[in-house]
Amino acid sequence: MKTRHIFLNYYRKLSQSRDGDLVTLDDVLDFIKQPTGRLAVQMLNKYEKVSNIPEYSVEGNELIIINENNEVEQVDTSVEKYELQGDEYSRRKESEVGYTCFNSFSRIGRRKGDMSSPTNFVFLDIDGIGNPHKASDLARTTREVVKKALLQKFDFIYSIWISLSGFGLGFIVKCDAIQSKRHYEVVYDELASQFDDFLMSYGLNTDPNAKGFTQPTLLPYDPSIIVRADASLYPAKDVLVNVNEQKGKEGSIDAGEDLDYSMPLKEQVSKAIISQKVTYYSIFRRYTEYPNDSIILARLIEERYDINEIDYNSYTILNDQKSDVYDAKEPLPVTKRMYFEGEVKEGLRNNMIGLYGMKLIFNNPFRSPQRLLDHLQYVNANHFQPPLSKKEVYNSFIYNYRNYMSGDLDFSGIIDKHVYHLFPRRVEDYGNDIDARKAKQKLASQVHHNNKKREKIESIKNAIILLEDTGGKVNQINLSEITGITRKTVSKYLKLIKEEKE
DNA sequence: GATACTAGTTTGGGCTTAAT
DNA sequence: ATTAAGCCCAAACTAGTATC
Repeated sequence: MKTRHIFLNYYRKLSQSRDGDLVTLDDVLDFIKQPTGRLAVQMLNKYEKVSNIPEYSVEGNELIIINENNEVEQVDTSVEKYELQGDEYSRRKESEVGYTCFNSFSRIGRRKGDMSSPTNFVFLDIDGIGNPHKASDLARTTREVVKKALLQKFDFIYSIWISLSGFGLGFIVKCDAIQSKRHYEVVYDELASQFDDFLMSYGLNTDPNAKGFTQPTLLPYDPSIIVRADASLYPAKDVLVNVNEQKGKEGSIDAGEDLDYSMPLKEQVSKAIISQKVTYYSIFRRYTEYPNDSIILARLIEERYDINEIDYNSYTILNDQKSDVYDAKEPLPVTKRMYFEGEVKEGLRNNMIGLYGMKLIFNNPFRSPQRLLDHLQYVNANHFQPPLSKKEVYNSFIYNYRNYMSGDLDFSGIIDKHVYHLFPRRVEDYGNDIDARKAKQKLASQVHHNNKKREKIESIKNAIILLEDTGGKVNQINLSEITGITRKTVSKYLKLIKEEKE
């Protein structure tokens, strides 16, 4: 599993696991001890790494670079037109957090609107430049220089930002005519070779791993992101002349059709920011003494922790694990899938305790390790016949926990994921019973929408608290604006919330 | 001015098959 | 093995109007 995938998973967990004792401020801060958290902190400028920096000097607006052939190159860096533009930028700036990019990766199945958005842009990535903000002046200047040089040379670059890894630049090329994955890949190759030729003089190159159409799942926080609303279109049509395309797909975009490149991106970004703000707010409003207004997770972590100080191997669990007497504690409210029934007999106990521990760790990143261990001990004491010693359970758990937190052990691939099937999956299991299939879809739809409903009610409740705390007026309009939910829906749920209170 | 109601339209998740 | 496209549904949305 790639780091960005883990990030997404954790990120979701953060917003999901907000019940009961799950998330405290300390838990959130513990978050950054984990690989995911380190990634987040990288986004917050806590890392330093410098590599592949060519020799260069700056004189006024002139940049002088000595490339690998020892040739001297001059670049004019006085480019006013790279100034930030547009309301999209201001929205991003306001958000102060990274946000997820709409994209098929984190989703299952088709989503209306997916088709037009990602295929209009090609996402590329340059790696190995150095630390985004806090690096040496050399790395920082080099990054800025590369950024400007790229913008100057390629007017079809739509946006540039500091990449997710933190050591490079990510950027978007605005294209025409791309209408399929195949198209995307062909255009990507062509663009990558152009960029690579250009980047060679800096000792840099594009990251071939970014070719996957599903890669740009996260756009990291970057206060200096550049969005060029007036970027030109890359004439992908020319590259695609001889590409055979799959035929007969209804709904695909005709090559050459005039597309609105800006709206889907803008709308999605705007939505994501709103929901994230509410989520972050509710976490801190509920679980910390931190006051109202928009406290940003990133900021808080930055203030409270220095990532470089953490020794991953010293992570200890303090409770006494030596006694074999189990002091009864409430088990965690685990999901059905994690719920333990029956007995585990000798021969399977050790495997089971290891696997179950891994699942616990993986699925509960925001619970304290102590709490997870308690639960594991509970399962051992109640379902293992005969129970393993507490010490054994502890050893197994702490080994996995430490190694996972330090990033040395990635067991995400071997544990099973949460996949629920409400009904038989295969269509032949239904035979000709169309009604049964319809019933299945109906129920799936209901389940889904009930979940959405819960989310929305939750977000309205949080918005109410926010308004109360900030002295704003609690009415449907304000609630609608904060949550991004329409007034109509706010109205509907407000009723339910009031009834619930009575 | 804020809220509620109505009817028609759009959206998005879960599931499938098709394509590569 | 992975991902796009197609279909189902109920919920969410839009816009217009009525009522408190």
